[in-house]
Amino acid sequence: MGTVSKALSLLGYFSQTRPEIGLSDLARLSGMNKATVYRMMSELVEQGFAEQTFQGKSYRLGPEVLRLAALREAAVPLLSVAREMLARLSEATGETAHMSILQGARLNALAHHYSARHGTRVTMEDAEVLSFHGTASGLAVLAFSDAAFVDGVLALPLVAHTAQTETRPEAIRARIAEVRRSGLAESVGGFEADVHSLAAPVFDAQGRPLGALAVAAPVGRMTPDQWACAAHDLRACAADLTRRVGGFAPARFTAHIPEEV
Amino acid sequence: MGTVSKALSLLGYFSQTRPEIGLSDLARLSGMNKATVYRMMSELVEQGFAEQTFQGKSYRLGPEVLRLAALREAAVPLLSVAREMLARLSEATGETAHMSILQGARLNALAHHYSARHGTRVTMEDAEVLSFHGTASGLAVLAFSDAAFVDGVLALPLVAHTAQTETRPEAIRARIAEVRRSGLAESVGGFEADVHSLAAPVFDAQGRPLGALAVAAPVGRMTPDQWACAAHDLRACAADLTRRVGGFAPARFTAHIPEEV
DNA sequence: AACCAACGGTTCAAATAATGAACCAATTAT
DNA sequence: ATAATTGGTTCATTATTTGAACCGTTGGTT
Repeated sequence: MGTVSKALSLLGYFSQTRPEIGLSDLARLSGMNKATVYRMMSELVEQGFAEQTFQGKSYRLGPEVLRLAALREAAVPLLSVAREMLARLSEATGETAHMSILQGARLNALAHHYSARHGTRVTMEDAEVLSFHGTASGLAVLAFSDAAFVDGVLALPLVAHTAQTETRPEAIRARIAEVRRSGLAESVGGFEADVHSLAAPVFDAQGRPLGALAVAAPVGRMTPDQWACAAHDLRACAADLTRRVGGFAPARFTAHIPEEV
Repeated sequence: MGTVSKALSLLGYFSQTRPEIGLSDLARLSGMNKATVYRMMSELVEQGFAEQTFQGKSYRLGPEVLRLAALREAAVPLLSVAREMLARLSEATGETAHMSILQGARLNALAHHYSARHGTRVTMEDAEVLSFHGTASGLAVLAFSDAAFVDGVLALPLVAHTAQTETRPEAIRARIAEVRRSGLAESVGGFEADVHSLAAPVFDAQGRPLGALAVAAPVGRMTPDQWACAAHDLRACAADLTRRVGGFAPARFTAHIPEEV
């Protein structure tokens, strides 16, 4: 791994639960030498990718990432298109809608939208890492990923997030096969207890899964009628989003797309 | 300059007008060797900071910047950055500093900071609604808003907060034009009697005014010297704040920004 | 008050990774 | 056909990164 990769990988240790990290912690987390981390962070600070909270205190992400994100948006307006779609989807279903994207081997929550229809709702955090086996979004992505990737994911230890989480690789493969048939993934309490989720994959310009669009409702509220309605809206929105980010669905998926949005 | 800085500086060549850049172009732009640029871009692609549009074609910014931007937003919300800046600005000027943000068609005071230098000072209330025509902040925002918005504001009845408040639409348009030239808005007793205010606009990621940063002093204390000092600090702080919330000043404004903070 | 551990930051010889001219193969323009 | 340009690769030379040990401070314990 080159120096640049090492430096950039340091930024990966920041998260919602850990927005600020001190030098020593960062050195421990990354397993790199303190002096090395110091120099790398100094360069990242210099370039605006990180900044220090108060003289000599811990590091956090810098303002430059905002500028780049705005530029990325301008070039590839995924986020803005996704937000629009999420608003539409959550208004249509009356439930929380969210979108996640595949980055390397991780599935990250990117954006979400709540509906005002009900007093209770499923809440989300952006930039949260979603598990492949425990979430509807994860299963939707796996179902249209290549076999090597699926093998890689299932070879890792599978965490049981709740009592309902399916952790047996073969059972997960069976569910993935079903997702491939239906074009829709489902998870009942697999990641958070009492949450019933439906998800559909979104594809990139190469026809590979880019991420997933999902609807999450409290278990009691997902009646058969509601299920059918959410499934339809989700399919339509996911297809539209794929189109609007310049992607296309692979042949084996195309059959599931409703004609009109 | 270290390798990491060099690699990150490559990302700086992407812009709205140039969202995609080929390898050779990037080498020319940066003045670095093609092989060097290639290796650096490969690492950036590997880390998700860049991606290639189509097999072997030009580079553009990658999806990882979106994730980092979401985290930065969560870790450092506008309010906390604004507070930091207000503290700096009021220490530097010895007067009250405040920040307001545009929410829909209203300009709301968001936060303020007093200086301990003088016994008397201008006092502020957060969440107070500021008038566009009567305050320096309002004029600063109007000056860089689109024409339709300005027309809308000036079509409404314009309240005379004090005897000094300018309420004639055409006179206000003239003042706005002046603000556009100077990059700085001024109000003497237009909202509160005996208050002399200076304000500078803060911009969002789309280059639209997000709100304004302002300094407010008792009229007698704003001598020409103090005025010049406050104007300089204000410009510098507003530019820095724009940067730190991920915004950028539109072209017609850029000339006013001081080089150093 | 003395102590200790942990912090961010710094140093410098040794080790490693970055560098760039030349070179491919494939397009694209002439 | 030909010439120029594209993205990508190679490898000996070189310059940068590396990390153990070392500061000066800070904050908590004894």
